Amino acid sequence: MEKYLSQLNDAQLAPTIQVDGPMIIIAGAGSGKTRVLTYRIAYLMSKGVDSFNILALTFTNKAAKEMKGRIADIVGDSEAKNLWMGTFHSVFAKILRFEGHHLGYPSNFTIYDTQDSQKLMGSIIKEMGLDKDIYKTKQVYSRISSYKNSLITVKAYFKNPELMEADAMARRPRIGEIYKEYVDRCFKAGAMDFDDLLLRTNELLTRFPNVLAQYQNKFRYILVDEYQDTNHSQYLIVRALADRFQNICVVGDDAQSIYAFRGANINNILNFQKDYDDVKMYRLEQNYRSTKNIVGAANSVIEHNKTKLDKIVWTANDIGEKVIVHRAMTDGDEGRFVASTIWETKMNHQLQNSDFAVLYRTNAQSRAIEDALRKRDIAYRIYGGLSFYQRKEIKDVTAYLRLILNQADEEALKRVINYPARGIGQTTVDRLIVEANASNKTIYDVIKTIDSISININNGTKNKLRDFVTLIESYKVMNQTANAFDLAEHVTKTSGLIRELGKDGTPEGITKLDNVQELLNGIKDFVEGQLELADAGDSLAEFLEDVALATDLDADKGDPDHVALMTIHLAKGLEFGHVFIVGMEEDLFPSGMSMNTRSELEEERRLFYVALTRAEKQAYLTYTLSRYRWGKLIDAEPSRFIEEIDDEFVNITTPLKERFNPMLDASIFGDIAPNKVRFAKPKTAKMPKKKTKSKPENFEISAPKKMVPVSEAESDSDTLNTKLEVGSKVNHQRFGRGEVIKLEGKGADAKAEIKFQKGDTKKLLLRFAKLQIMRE
DNA sequence: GTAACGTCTATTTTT
DNA sequence: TAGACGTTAC
Repeated sequence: MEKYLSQLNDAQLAPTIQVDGPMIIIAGAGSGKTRVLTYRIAYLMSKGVDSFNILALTFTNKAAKEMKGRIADIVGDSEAKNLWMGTFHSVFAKILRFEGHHLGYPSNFTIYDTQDSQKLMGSIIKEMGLDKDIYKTKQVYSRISSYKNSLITVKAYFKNPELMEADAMARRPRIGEIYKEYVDRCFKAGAMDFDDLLLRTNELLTRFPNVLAQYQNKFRYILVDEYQDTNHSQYLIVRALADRFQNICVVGDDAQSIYAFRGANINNILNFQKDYDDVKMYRLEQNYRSTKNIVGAANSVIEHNKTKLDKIVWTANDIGEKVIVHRAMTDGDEGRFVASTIWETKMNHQLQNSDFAVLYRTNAQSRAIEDALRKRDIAYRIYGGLSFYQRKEIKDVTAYLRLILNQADEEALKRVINYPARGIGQTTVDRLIVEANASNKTIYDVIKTIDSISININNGTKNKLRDFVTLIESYKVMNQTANAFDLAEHVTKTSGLIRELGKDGTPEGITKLDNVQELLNGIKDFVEGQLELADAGDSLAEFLEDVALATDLDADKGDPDHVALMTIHLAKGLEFGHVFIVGMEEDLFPSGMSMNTRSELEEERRLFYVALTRAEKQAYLTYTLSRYRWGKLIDAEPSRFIEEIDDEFVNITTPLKERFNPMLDASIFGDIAPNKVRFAKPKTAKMPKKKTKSKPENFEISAPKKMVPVSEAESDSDTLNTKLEVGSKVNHQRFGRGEVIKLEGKGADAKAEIKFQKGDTKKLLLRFAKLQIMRE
């Protein structure tokens, strides 16, 4: 242990070796908090604390896994295994499996993911005959989710006139009824959604003091990572559990609180000292990750926030390169800049793809980056987005498995009852639901007893329903003896699912088939992994729980040497040598939906802070003058956040003249010179002139001139000084070859209607369309 | 009941 | 632009 403690600086050592009492560690970005947390847990154990008595809560599965691995390296595998370490959701799901019966839940309850929850809400809204344009599923979902995270139950809701009034004012007076029906239906389905895992835990600990006492006694030492991102529900759970021994250690950074939209309450960390007596506060302020320039830039940004704890992050690292700000014409250009810069930097400095990351505000931005990287043959991987387990074909398989374990699972049943098609249509399902609601039975039970009730379903369909039940029952029998892998394989084959996917010969169809195979492999791995565990329980149930709470971040497969593409949210906690933050534009970052209030804007700013502090050596900020959004090209202006960085830390480069691809000559633009057209629109953010001259000798990486993407440089020569007229044959980057059939507009508004060989005719704004004129 | 087609609309972040 | 959803024809 001494060996490990000697690796810590004084600030890190103090919290590591404080064994008892409440404590808060404010950990700046890159200050080694994971090390403190892992060493502290190891230290506790070395001081005689039983590993069974330690609970460590993290924000992601990945963080938990990593931490557990690092602790295992110190104290050994067998001891580390006894630790309770995981996300709030996974830890309390586990506890609810044991204790849920107090609340009337079966131990095999299903976990509804967001998709399931929203589908159920959608059908409730429909069943109630409400206008789906007023009661938008997503909005209703987030409203109800936020109630749950604030511990406002259905009962509490109806006791609170203010809430009801607020919903009525928002033209949605019946939210309460939807809420009630949704909760009832989940309960009847033996299902908990994500929020229930926390809400029901709270209910359990409040209503059953002996259960609370039992877990208080068990978890004598509690550690919470990323405390700034806990919501009210999580806060109460932690408080309840820590109440008896008060050995609670929370770690976080208020400057990195970026989940308020999901109910995270930054006050949890700001007010921690008021919650317990004698709180010891520690600060980790030395950054080991980034250069002075990056730390300085990040600090100067976060200075603009009013709500924050005092903290001075500093670093002893090299000064490094300044943050480079690059302007691109369009999102396509932006992508090419990223790709060519990665390519050149790799060459010049012998780096790997994995030294680079591209971070963006919204998932939709990944496409342009992907295209550019693909053109340059740079391996990349997209993190997040639609996770593997949320894909349709995967959810279809897991829905069968869920139904085998829990026939009450309404969403699983609705998913598979007619997939693959077996002649049980929507009308029949609707009638079954009506009957189920009326007789307070599950849909599955209604089908099972279809002969003994009067229901408007014809005999042919009744037979099909009987067959379906027989199928599921046969799977249930198999599940009693077979392992999860054999069962899953059997299900995919005999349900017709594989056959259905096989029919489709398209590349997408083949991918789907591959995905199902990958899922089966995953189950196999899981089952084999479990065989090694002495106390392995029901492998199918445990696999499904993993799946329900899994994210793509967890499995890192494929070629490890890839450029990482992800949202900034996902990047929290990660680090990369060179980081591109793209789409630094008003309305995009900060998001147009999050700049109405100070607190929203401050959260966006913290998000930018998180993004910047991911970089170790070099950060690039890019913005465009126009970008495709909603399928349209729209004007953009630089993000205010760029200006907020102190001048001394940034280098604002302006793209070289050649990059502006004049495309077409003055005849199209009227008498305005092409370059002027580009700059015609005044930009509100003023970029100090002095910074525009770049200082090549200061660049470790290549000067901008070298960054002109090859493809563009080539196309320029073809398009320069060429007149475009009706009948001209042109080539468009994305649409391919075509012929101009009409010209209209002048100057910046000049448009051309082009009939493309692929068949469609499009009207393009010449200012932006990258047209190449073909010489006959 | 099914499948193909057409229309509409949303794009903020996710355990 | 693309996915979700509804409508229409079989």
